[in-house]
Amino acid sequence: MTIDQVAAAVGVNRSSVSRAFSRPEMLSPETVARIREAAEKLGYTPNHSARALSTGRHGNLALVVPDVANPFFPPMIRSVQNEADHQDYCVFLGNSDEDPRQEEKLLGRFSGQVEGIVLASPRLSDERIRAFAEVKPLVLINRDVAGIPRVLIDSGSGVAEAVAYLAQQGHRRIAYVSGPSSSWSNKQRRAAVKKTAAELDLDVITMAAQVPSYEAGQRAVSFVLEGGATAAVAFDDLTAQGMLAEFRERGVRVPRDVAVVGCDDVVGATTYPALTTVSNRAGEAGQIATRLLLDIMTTRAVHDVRYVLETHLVVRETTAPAAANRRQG
Amino acid sequence: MTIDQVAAAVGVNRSSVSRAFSRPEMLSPETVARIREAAEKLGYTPNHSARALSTGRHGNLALVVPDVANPFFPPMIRSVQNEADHQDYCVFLGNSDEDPRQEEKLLGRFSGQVEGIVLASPRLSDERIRAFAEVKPLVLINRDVAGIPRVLIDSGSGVAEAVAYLAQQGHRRIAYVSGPSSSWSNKQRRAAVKKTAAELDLDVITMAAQVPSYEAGQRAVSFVLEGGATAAVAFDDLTAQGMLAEFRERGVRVPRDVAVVGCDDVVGATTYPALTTVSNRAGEAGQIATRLLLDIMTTRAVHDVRYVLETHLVVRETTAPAAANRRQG
DNA sequence: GCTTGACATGCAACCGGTTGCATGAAAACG
DNA sequence: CGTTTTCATGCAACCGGTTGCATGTCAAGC
Repeated sequence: MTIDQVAAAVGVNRSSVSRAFSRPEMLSPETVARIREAAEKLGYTPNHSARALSTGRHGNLALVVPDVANPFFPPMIRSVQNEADHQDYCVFLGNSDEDPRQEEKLLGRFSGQVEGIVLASPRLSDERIRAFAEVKPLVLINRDVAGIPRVLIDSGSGVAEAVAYLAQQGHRRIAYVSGPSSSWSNKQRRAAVKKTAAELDLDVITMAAQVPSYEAGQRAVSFVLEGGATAAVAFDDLTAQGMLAEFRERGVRVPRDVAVVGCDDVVGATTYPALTTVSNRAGEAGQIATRLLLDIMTTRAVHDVRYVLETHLVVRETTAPAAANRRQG
Repeated sequence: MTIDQVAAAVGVNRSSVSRAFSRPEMLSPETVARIREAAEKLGYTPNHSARALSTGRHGNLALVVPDVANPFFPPMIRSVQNEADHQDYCVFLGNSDEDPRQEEKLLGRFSGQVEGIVLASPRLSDERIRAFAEVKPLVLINRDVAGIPRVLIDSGSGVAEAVAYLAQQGHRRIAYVSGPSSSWSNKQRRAAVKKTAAELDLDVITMAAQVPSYEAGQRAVSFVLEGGATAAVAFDDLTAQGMLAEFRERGVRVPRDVAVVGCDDVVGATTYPALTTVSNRAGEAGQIATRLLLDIMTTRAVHDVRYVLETHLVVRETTAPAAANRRQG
């Protein structure tokens, strides 16, 4: 069902049918009604490709993430979708599998049929990112490239709060259980732990970098106990969850014997005890990035935005005063 | 950079440039090389819309799910993407928010620019689904509509195993905490509970349908306790997790006082106590559905496929013999 | 040596919309 | 009542590819 068939049915020119949908104010209300009615009856839908071809507008966005299945991203995906939906945009989702080449491939495939791109935690080099940003409006999440609009989640601020909170509760020696050494977030978090601890005159022991997982958390427990720490800050919630399980396994009570803090707040209050952690704000980041993108797309003006989302400590039940520990000794 | 500019640069007709990419065997190898070289140098990329307009092929698929953030779906999304990627397709992702109208809207938006659709756990009516399936190749996941290719995760088999296991452990009265009434999975699970219970001569109480969530699980606890059930089967893991928390809150011990079984195995062994649940196979379902779709798209033949993936009970620590309950009475 | 065929390339229509400009009729103006 | 303005609609070019058919060339076949 094409525009010409509708035009023929109504007895008007194709341009009138086109305008009945895209510029109804140009036509008499009566004609608009007649055309729309006929279109409705005939089941006419404007052809997306034809429209995109002549207008250059596709009505699509692309979102590329390293790993859909990582619980950090789904809330972000959701809010990007939601925001795009409000403006009638469709969203392509790409999963780069943490691989820069796959990321490049996806961006190439998408760029021909989208107005803008949200690129989350990219693995690509700065140069390549810049190259894509020159061709299409592009907003970064969790990557700091000067000149390209970016939304950064500063987990350091929340981790610093966590350390300060632990200090205030009387903990003098805390452990940081690292994530992957190549991770920007890990660097950020570890630095925040060390800096805050130094300021507050606390001892810090740091466990070697590892791929974050439930099992990694379990393995970290020995390190914490043997290191004599009374509190542990884990790279992420999954690691913290593994630690919780292993502490329980060994009869070490949390938070009475040892305090545990996670990071990213992806498990909510669903652990037992409910995990004290650092908020993630991934959903907000997605929302802000998308709004930024839509704004750039409409105004065509690229401002050098660097939007930083601070994170905060979310106190639940895996932290308690260190004083309690002394009872056991 | 258009095809004409490349043609002019090389001194050939636009059709030769077109063929250099889509039908190189029609041209002399030398011409193909010359054209490709020039195109490369000029940075020419075929215009996606123009190609789609004249060929009717977009190279896109759509995947619509009720809730991206529901941990059941990310593995499925991931495998659909992966499978699509192998055949150079881009994937639109839609989030229906469990709302049939939103689902309809998304399908309408997508259908103009995709070759096929994977529709997971749709909330739409059979008629609407059929209507869309008539227009575009469409494969369903977790919805059983005759005549439309579908991949079904038979959680019924696993749930039946669960009920049999509970019966074997001495439970005589069990509760089923429902999911959304429009959900095919919910119907299936509830039916499996009722059927197996009837066969084994158990009592069943069923809690009214609801949107599955942690909070819904918390609210379900009163129903279970007041209903006098000694075991509960929840619609999904998230609901079960909420129940676990609320039971703990009320001083009801799991599994000693009451047994809890989840469904979908999305939280693994990370709850406390580790949740007994039913395996999900969502990733496999996504992969199979996408292969089926791609197959239909290429062969243009719609076979009435009904692919069933059986599930199984995964016993962990939230189930125990009912005999333990008597001690408290 | 002339015909036939194979093969490489060009021509032009087509996909289905959008849009600047032209046209014609009715309304407003003097 | 004639002229100008306004407004609704039509015309035709254009977006950038694809593709059936026509054309021209050169080699093989008789």
